Amino acid sequence: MQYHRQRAETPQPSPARLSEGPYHVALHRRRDRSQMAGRLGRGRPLHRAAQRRQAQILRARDVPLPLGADPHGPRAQLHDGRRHRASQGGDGHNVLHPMGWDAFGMPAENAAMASGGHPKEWTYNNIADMRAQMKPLGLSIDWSREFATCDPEYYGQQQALFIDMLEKGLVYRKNAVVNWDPVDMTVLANEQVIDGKGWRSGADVERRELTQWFFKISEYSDELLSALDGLDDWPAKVKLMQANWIGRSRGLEMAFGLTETTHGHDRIEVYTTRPDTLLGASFVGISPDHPLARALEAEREDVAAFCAEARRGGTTEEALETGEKLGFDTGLTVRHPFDEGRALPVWIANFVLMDYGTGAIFGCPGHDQRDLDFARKYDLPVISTFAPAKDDGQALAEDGGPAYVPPKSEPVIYIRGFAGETEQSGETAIDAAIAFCEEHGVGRGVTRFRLRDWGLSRQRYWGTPIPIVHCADCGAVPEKKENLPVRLPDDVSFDVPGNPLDRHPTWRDAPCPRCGKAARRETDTMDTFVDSSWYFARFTSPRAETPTDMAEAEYWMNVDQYIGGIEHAILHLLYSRFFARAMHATGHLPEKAIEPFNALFTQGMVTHEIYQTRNANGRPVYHLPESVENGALKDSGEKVEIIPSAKMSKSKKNVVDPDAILAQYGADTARWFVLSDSPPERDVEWTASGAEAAHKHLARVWRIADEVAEATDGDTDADEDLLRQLHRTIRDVTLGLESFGFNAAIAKLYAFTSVLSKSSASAGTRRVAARTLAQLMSPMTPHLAEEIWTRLGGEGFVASAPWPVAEERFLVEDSVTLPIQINGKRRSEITVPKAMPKDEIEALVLGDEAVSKALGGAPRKSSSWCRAGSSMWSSDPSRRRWLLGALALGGCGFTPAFGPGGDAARLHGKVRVEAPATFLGYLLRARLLDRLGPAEAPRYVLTLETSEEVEQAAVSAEGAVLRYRLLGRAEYELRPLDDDPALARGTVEDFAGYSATLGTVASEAAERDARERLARLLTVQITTRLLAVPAPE
RNA sequence: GCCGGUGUGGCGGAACGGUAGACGCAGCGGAUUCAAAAUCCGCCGCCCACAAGGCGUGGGGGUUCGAGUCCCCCCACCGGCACCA
Repeated sequence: MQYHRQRAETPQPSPARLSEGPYHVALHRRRDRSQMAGRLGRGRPLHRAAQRRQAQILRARDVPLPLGADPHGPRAQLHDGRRHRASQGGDGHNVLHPMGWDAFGMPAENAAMASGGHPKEWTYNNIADMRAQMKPLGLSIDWSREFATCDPEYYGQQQALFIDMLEKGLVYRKNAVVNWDPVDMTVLANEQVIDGKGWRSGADVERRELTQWFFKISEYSDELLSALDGLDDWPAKVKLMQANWIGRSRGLEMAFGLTETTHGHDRIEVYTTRPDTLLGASFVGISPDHPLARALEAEREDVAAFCAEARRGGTTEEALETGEKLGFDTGLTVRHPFDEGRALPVWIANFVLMDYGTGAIFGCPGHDQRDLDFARKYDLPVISTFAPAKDDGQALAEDGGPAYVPPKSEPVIYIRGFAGETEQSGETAIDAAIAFCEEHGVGRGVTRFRLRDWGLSRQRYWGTPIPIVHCADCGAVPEKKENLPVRLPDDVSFDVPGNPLDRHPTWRDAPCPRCGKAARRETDTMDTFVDSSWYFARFTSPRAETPTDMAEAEYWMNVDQYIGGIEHAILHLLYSRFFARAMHATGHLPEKAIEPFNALFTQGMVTHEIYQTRNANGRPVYHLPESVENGALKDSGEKVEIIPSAKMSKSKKNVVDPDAILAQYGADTARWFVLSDSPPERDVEWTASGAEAAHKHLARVWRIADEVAEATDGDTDADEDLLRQLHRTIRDVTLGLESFGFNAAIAKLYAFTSVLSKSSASAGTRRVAARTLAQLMSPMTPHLAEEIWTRLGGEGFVASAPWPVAEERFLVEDSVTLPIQINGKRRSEITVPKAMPKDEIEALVLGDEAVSKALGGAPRKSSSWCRAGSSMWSSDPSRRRWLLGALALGGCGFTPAFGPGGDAARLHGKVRVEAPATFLGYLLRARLLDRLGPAEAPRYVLTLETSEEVEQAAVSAEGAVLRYRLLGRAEYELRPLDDDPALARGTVEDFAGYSATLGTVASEAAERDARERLARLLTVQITTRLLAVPAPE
């Protein structure tokens, strides 16, 4: 190891200690954000403050899959340790840092199918490997709580949970569609469907219905949505994604009556979020799995043929949205509720899914692009119900244009409205339409959620068996708890497709738990998301005989800091939030834990560039990084193609092997590099040169520390300077670590290392500095920090020493550097004593050569300068301050006409503004008041009249982007309050441009933006003119 | 297609709305060395260069005294889209 060679030059502790280290700390400390400020501000150590023993679990998600199955594992490890220490560092708290393995799932089955082994063996082998790789990383994990989700002790408790949830009514059965491979006769996961075909058989995948188990997560839709508000330490983007996913909407539930009763159906139920477009309905679409379609299918061959065709393809939303839209006219018709004469055809459509809503929709081609495409394809009528409030020259859908889908807040003109005003926004129209429909007995307004219930059944072996026995007499009966766990049989094979549990000779046989008669076990297993939805709770009492021990859960929950990839933003995190609530409802978690994760951080991944060659058939062959050198294969010398890094995957051989990293560089270097190179929420590209640089730097730090340890003299005059830099570094690094800004914090450490190496300060001061440096590095490089700490006489472990505190007296500056900006560009800078009066500074600035050059002899307006000065000088003295040159230039910049001391001070605060109640009028008034100040004692009144129009200015070459011009005009009149003759009156005009794309909905916002700009332009004109008015007195 | 995000030198990336490119890598120059490794010092956005200057944060517009940062439109890429986890 290179580490050894370099360090051998000076007497040092043994290399083994450096890489493995005695470092393990069970008791972590914590400081919280609120105390940060106090510590920095008053130089008071905060550790005393945290006396209360506070329970917390760190390290939660990314119970990594066995290595090879989940490429995120290594990164998660490298990250977590440092992160926890980084966010702790304080003192006095118990920290639980457990480790577990999310071990069920398809990768194990796939490996078994590929290699003929058994998933269990494969999984436990990988766990052993990964554990071995992880232990040297210095992560201070509590291994006594380790478990894998495929341990019967774990999944047995999960089965108990399932039974409790069933009894609480949170589990039920219903039909749902799955991807069906008709050749392999097996259910496929979405990822096994490639371009609509099965991954093994290549056969066209079909959608097929099966009876499956569901968790009633939708019962918590409202709760899961509204509780997002309380998650202050979650990223806003994750909360937004969850909110959109839950998707609360208000709409109308109604039925179209069939003109003739068919197969017992006299109506078709639909739900719509746009009941205001009801008169634009031109057809009714039902799912191929709709009961009516099913009934028709049974007796009509043409229907059956179409339904078979329509069921082709995957079940994902993406496949449905982007796939070809197919329809079949059943010949049936329904009556329009508000137009008895009109009969709408009933079509079976492949994009209507039975799982969503009622499995039926009404099509409104005028205002939905998908419906429009469908209508044009099958020559169905297109009826528009509303048109833009302002004619933009764009044809309506019924005249051959695109579907018109404005934002719901935009006012439009209803040409086929039936409730509310002619001109109104979609929002108000929807409310009016719902009210109207309810009044006339057509349906009712309901609030719905997009969130669907969670189908947990999987027709696979390697998962938690669903603890249900199907009895001919008693139906589906939960297994008795004393019979748990329902164990997976070991004697299974994967040589044929399908679920091994299904074809196991004896496993299915079980007595009915209720009546004792011979019955059959459920052969579906649980979604592995179930496993990962409650393991954090299990960590609080991993060996308990019940899912959790309430006292332990009460003690440890909640998870303070949860770390996971952004790819878990919706499903995993939402399911966990649901499970926490379900576990509370079933008595397995305290109420405080229904939001289990107090703070969430989304991290990136470690990536590596991919090395690829091509074989004789031109198919890519991938190579491991260690077999490549200088852009060519080490053994054959063949050139490799380098593909920029992508998500690590075993198949592309760009996986970074933690073993290799550790062997070559050691844990400290690996962690230092991963943290220093990019912000933690982003992916890290693993590069050998980057790791090398990290390694060199750590060696340098050691060298410096060693020199410092030996040093006996130095210049005490330089102490002050070094201490300044040190305390500045303490402040910056501490703040950086607090806010997950690791890479920036590490940059500061680099800088300080350089300062220290050049410092001529006294030996004692340098020792303190080096020791503190080590301490600041300790979250990233625990081993090295511990070595240096000990060598430089630190007491105990660096990990248990109080975190350093930046002392205010070393942070204050005597002088300050002021960049000088003229017209927004930096032209020069001066450094002045902090206490220098502004007049002197001004003189200095004006005397500056670069400044006078930039000013080019332009006359300076003293009033402007004054304003600039006063506004700047009142700001926080410790902050960098600016001289604003722009205001000083005659002819450019703006004149602060109505500011205090300005020419028009006579009007300031004395003008009442009266504007019409138009949007533009409102904006103008607000702008004018901004400039004139609120009229506390009005002496004048400014009356405005406004008008505006939109003009189409240009069309882009492709005709896709339209450019508009918003023309505005304002008439103003200023008169004294008690006097008739006007002091000033006139008209100002201007315009503001904006562009919008055809068929998109963004035009409203663009126009609003333009109107604001217009108001500003008009305001400037008006104020300029008012300025010219001679003083009335 | 829908939802969310990202876009800054050759590269990874810094920048409370205030000196764009901190820090690192690569590159270039120098010191040390018989030489090399290691180490140390310096330079390092682009254009024009003697300098002065000009241009620059995916593209187009806007707000602002001042925009990488805020607003609008567009483009590209990444994540998610309910059976990968």
